[in-house]
Amino acid sequence: MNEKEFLQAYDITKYDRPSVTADMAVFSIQDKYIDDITEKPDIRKLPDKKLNILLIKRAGHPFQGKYALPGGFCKKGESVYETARRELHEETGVNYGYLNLFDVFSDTGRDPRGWIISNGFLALIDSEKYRVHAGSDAWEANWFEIDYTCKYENESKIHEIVFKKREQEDSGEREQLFLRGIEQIIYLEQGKKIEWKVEQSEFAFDHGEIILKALLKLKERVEYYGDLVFELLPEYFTLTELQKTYEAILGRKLLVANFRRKIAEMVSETDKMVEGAGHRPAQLFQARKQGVRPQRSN
Amino acid sequence: MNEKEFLQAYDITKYDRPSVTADMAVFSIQDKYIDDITEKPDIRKLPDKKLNILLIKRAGHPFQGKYALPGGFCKKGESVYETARRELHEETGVNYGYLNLFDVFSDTGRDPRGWIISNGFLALIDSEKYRVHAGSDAWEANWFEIDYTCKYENESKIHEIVFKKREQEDSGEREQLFLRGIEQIIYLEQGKKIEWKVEQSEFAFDHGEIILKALLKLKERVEYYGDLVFELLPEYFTLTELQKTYEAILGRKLLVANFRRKIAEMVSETDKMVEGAGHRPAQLFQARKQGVRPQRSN
DNA sequence: TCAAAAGTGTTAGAGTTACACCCATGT
DNA sequence: ACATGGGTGTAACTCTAACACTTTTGA
Repeated sequence: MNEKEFLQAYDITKYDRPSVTADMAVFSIQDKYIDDITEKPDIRKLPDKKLNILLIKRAGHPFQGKYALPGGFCKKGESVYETARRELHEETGVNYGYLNLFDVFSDTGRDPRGWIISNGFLALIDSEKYRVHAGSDAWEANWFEIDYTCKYENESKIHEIVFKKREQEDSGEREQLFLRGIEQIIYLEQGKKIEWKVEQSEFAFDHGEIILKALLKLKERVEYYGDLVFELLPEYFTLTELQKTYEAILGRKLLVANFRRKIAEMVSETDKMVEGAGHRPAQLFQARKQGVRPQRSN
Repeated sequence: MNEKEFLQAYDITKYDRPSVTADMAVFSIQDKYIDDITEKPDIRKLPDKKLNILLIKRAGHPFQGKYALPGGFCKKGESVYETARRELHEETGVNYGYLNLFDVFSDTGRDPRGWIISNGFLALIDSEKYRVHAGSDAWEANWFEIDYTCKYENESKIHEIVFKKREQEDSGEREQLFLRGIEQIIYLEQGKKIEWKVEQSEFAFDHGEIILKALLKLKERVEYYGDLVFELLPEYFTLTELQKTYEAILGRKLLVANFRRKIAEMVSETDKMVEGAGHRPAQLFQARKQGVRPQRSN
């Protein structure tokens, strides 16, 4: 039997196969939402920035009414990356920008419909380019502002996230979701492993876990690839906007002088200026295009 | 229709589904193989270490006789991680140690048998624990010594790997495989993307590409998580062995004094010593067990 | 005796952190 | 005038690369 005959006789449908999806954690940076109406809107102060994630409220079964990540099933003839790109375009109107796999979720029982493996993607978009999904009424998409904290308790790491919905229609309380993850290193007889427990009752499927892993991966990648944040900003930006974007993701304040020295070689100045702010106008910058660089030697 | 009724009516088999595999890049560290028989084996000199990868020669179709990564199909009722763990055990006899997903390969046409998605895993084992697979005659497993080089040519990064087979039975030439990958950043109208071209005629499927990505991921992770190399070493090791392991992966020499200061807090000394070497005996160390640590603050 | 590995100390320079300071603009 | 962001200089401190040097063992 030669290879051609083998392939003709090969029947892939004889074996059990899973369904495969691409689910996307779509992040954007937006000005901090002002809760307190009584707060005076100081024209001089620049707003801080906040990390946001796009979540959909499920209209159909299963997990009707629960929040989930946008995503969908892989079709024959496309790679999982192409599935993610297609779904991102369908659901946000954006068909470019950073989109990258970060993990695969395949625990048995993670989807009540059956054997379904989810490919988790990290997507970064400039929120100004985002177009609200208009077509299907299968679901409703919303941006949620992220507050992330992390603390250490006897050898464990506890991650907590509060999601606050933006653009509340009625003037009532803002809708909020909570998520908590506990990370622990377990030493086995041979080697070690990291154990996760995620409390995520307000999310569909295991999407709470996927969201937490996505957020941690985002932080890790931003620290490693400094130029990733440009994907969250428009083409032209001020250095302060860039800094506030970093601060929103890393969760801590940075010193202006040091920050500027550090990112100096990653941006190029333009002759454009911001006008009409209540203070000295800032110069606009662009991400600097550069080729593949040698690895930092240590 | 409630959720229960929905799930009862739901027929997952109505949709096209792919087959899913877990393929593993199994790395180990071994003493450098001595090609030249005439070379005098200096009892006093410690051998350098080399990174090795486990490859199998395919006995059946498709790609009969070509080299491939060990791996297999996911079965219903197991996660892709469990598949990888099971396959690793079946093919190496090792059922612990570092095993982690690094990427997913799903390009259309990557497998002539049909729609097959491969989950690429990185596995690190102590080669002394490795047991040659005895059972099935479906394939033949071999360690290949890795020589990796990387150069820059007009805005592209060119990766080249030579694989040299260990334990050649006859006394002829050592069997060798070659692999070359070209990485380039393409600037699109909106954003940018990284383009890969991989020349890998000697490997089955797209396994050449998977091997290259695995090797680069290994280097990245070793630089990021300094304690990963312990997975490649036995429980007790000398600091020189540890250093030579780093050097084999990073591809450059390190200075002894600086290296020891750097890794000092990651190891704990034991009262064991190495005996019988042709020089001053070295103290044996262990990986230090420690909890989840705070992120380095910058 | 001596080659080779084991192991430690010291110095110069690079990089980082923190803070002080001046500039430009709109209210 | 002054609050606010824009923007720069510099000292103190930490980290790292490089090299010199001593110690210990087996051949």
